[in-house]
Amino acid sequence: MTFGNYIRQTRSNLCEKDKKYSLRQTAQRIGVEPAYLSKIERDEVAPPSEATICKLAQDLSIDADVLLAMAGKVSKELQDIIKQRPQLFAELIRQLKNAPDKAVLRVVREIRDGDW
Amino acid sequence: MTFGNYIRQTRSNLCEKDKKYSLRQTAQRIGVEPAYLSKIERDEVAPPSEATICKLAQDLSIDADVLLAMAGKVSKELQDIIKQRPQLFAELIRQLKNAPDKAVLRVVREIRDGDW
DNA sequence: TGTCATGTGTACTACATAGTACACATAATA
DNA sequence: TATTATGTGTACTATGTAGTACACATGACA
Repeated sequence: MTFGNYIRQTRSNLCEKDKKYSLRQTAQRIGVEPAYLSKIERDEVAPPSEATICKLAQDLSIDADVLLAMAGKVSKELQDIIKQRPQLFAELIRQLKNAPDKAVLRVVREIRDGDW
Repeated sequence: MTFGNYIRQTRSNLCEKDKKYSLRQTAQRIGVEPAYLSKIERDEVAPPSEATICKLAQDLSIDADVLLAMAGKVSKELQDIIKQRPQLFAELIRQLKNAPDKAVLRVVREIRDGDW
């Protein structure tokens, strides 16, 4: 599933229940030209900027991290956290590269619930 | 310490022992014009591309992740790993944002040594 | 003392990013 | 049926990125 396809599908599903999710009205809310959103949804152009993706995610109730990933991006926010301690996070992420989801999830929980 | 300052300092230290670390020769090895490297070292321009930073890191024996961080970047490689599982990694990184180094290190070791 | 290497100033450039502006055909609706 | 809203085609643009090309002054050194 491409970025554009996913947006179009999500938006037009919402549009069936509520006309405010028409392409034009959605474009207006997120602050871009309708023609541009149209091109985005048909993958005629590359995905938009991080800021625009986040507005889109919020408007369509999509997880911003996931939508950014579909666009081939990682949020500046996460990048900033990594840059604070590049060696540590780089090693951690590489270690977890091939770990199963279960393992990563276990680490997340440990940290959340643990006595750090 | 800025990116440029750090490069200049590292390079000129090396240059004292070995003239092959002159600005011109270094520039040639990493594949850029001397004038450009000069501007980089004096922070007259923004840090170069990821590819050029990595060549610099290798040539000057600097940790690439650290050098990239000084340039305000996170490697595409790490970003790609995150994009594979955006929700999981986003949560993990945010959880660890305010954790002390010791805690992150403990997690790294646990994963490295553990039975994942 | 002539040559060679060094670092730097100035001017220019190719390509990518992230869009806008406007016209147009079609579909819905009052 | 006149109006309004909708999605899209075409053309254009501003800004940023990542450099190159060449000339020039200075210092080393053989």
